[in-house]
Amino acid sequence: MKKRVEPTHCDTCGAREKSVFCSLSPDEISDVDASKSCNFYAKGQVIFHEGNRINGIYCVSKGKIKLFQIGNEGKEQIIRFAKEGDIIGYRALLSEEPLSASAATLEETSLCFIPKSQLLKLIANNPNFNFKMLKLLSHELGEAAKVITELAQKPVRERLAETLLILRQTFETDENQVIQVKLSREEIANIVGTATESVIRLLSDFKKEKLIEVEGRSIKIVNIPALTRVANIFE
Amino acid sequence: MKKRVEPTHCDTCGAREKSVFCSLSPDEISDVDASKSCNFYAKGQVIFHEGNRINGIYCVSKGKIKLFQIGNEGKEQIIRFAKEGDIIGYRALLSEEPLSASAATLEETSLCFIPKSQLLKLIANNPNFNFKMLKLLSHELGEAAKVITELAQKPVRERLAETLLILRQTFETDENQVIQVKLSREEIANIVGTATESVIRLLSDFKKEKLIEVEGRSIKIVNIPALTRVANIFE
DNA sequence: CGCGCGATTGATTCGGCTCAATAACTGTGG
DNA sequence: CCACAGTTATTGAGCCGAATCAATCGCGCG
Repeated sequence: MKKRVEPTHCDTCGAREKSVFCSLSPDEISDVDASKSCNFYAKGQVIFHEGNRINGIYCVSKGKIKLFQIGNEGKEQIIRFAKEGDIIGYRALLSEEPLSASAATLEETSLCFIPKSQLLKLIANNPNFNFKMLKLLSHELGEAAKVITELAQKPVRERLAETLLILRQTFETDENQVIQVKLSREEIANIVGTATESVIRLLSDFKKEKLIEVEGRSIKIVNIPALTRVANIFE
Repeated sequence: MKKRVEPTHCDTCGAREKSVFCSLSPDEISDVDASKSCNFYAKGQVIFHEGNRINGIYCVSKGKIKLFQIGNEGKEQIIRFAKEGDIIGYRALLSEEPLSASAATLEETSLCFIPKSQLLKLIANNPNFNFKMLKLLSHELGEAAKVITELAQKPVRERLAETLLILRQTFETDENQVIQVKLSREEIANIVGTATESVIRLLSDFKKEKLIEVEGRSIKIVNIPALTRVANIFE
């Protein structure tokens, strides 16, 4: 399933410009290049498991990933997504704690593994990169706080509406306005924090209300302002 | 209400050894000392407001603080607490975003304000301090993820039980095992993400079940293992 | 062509919220 | 030091959002 591939070179990697690595010097780039290893993952493969230790980070060169925790009834909670240019595993690495979440691919994905020593070297020697990491972490922390408040206070209907808008923003749309990620109803439920059936019913409501169009796992938002109103977003 | 006080010197501040500043050099300490300003806050005062910009961080030299967001029905959601030795405001500062939460004192509190320039200097010049910040942020991020999963999946009874255990761990107990923080029923509800009445009913249940003892705002956990079981915690 | 998983729909249940009324408590000023 | 006003806590009743349970459907694939 997982197989080593011809390593994509960072300097030709289309994902780099969007990543925390965008401002590395040529020397640093080739240093990273030399230390990393790249692998291909099929759809649905687990990259790492919650609770384990990790000794580096993964950079997504192509593909999409979900990060999730398993609650004690065995139910999955999706915490965040990663796509081209994003890194995963840095939280556990930097906190020196076990992984707080598992990661699995949502489609065919290419990942580069960058060892801890390499990351620490960049942090220590490149203030700009270091600051990018601080910024990334603190941004994520702010996002997490927002999610906490919404989970605690908003009804499912509003949360689902917002989730759709966030998915659209995160993964963008193709020429037909279809959100570029394919999730099962259950996975959507596991983002929103609700039951699969509730997602199904509400999606069908949104459809009736002409807010979205759905075809299998393809979702298109046809009335963004109205859906935003349903989501009850002000900020 | 807020009045400038004789600045506590960092090198005699009892809170320092527990803080991210614990390993600064004497020179760095006196540098921080020179740049900071200290203030006293009465109980219930707001330190900063969600949405504003901040130009430094606050270090708690004495007292207790709640950080919270206001949801769009005007309901408060408590995101975290800060006590002696903790810093607040660093998330917004480092992400260069507006404050994601407001902060208010839970009791009489002394705070030192450390300007942004000073913090950035420490980050740039003291790798050890820098690493402490990275570690702090990534630890917080892990905690936030845990909260998300629990909010999404656990019933109120379990969340309240866990909240009590966390409060005990965070604020410790006095010689009578009473948790050292005084919160209103409403504030507890705003941590758990539930209605005030639900907290009242469940606290009274826990009392009947001999898990806790309650007297006004004083809470004592009398059976930690049993309450832990109620909280349904495994990890 | 049938198996099996994911999606859908309906019926029912229930946790937890809201609303309302009362009680206890806190601080304040006379 | 007490009475009053304004919170905060408590308790009860009723309702509703959303979960669960059950059955069926649809399809992708071997």
